[in-house]
Amino acid sequence: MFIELDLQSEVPIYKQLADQLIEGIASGKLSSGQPLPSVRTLAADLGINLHTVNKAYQALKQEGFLEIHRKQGVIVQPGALPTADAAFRERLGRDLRPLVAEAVARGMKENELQTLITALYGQVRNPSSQGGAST
Amino acid sequence: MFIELDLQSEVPIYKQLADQLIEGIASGKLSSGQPLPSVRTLAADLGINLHTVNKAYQALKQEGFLEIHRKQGVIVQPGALPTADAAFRERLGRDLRPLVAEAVARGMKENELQTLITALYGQVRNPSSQGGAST
DNA sequence: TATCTGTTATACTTTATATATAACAAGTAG
DNA sequence: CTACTTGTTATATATAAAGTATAACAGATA
Repeated sequence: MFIELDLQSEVPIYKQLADQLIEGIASGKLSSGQPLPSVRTLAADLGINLHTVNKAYQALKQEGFLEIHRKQGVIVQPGALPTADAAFRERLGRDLRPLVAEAVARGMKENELQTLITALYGQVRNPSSQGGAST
Repeated sequence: MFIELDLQSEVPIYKQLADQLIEGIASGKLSSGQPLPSVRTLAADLGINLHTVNKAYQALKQEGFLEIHRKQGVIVQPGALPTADAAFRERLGRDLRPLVAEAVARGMKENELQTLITALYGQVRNPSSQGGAST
């Protein structure tokens, strides 16, 4: 897998994992219906506990990004992905707010923020344009 | 004060407090050099422990948003506020990334995100335009 | 000399995070 | 049917973060 964990980070492991899986879906590296490693396999692969993997899987299942079946294991949502509904936008706003506030307090202009968002949006959609040419 | 805490929130109290103080600075509700309540006063006011208030104050002092003197207590940075330097932008990018990623995964268009950022930017700078007319 | 300030120290509780084992139930492949 | 792998559940433990409760200290001030 393409997962890279920083065990020294203040960000919980299960959240790092969930974040990178979502980013995989956003970028297309993980396609609809694609099977993911079993909790035991991925745990061994990453050198962490299977419960930590399971916690990330469960969170993404709860959000609708994953489906979990008995023997087939875990697969990326084969149907319609979760949408940016009102509930999500509310949560997104709550999460973004303190970040925007500090940026404002530090004198960042609105267009600087927009530029950063644009850059991140691009990085997430096309991870290949990370350090190489934009081919 | 204008602080409102949600004790049931999953967001730590000290972070809610720090966030709202920063937002106060960003909006101008807290002006340069303005004194803040003592840790004991604010703690009693909010119904929380003085150490929780102190933790928020210390974090903002560490960032450069507050100055703390012996008897005068805590005041909003009277000199130059912290800037949006490289270190901050790096941290901001790291914090924004998973939020942008999920928005992308949920099919949000880039301009929808930009619109949300614009709205938050406005709310933070002018909290009065919250539920009333844009006068 | 009191009083108020931030600060430090100690102790305790609760919750979140992460790991370690073990076992169970449901599919699937032999 | 048997064996294996799957997610799932349960129990236990360890560590850290968050929050509270008290107490005491040192500096500045009225």
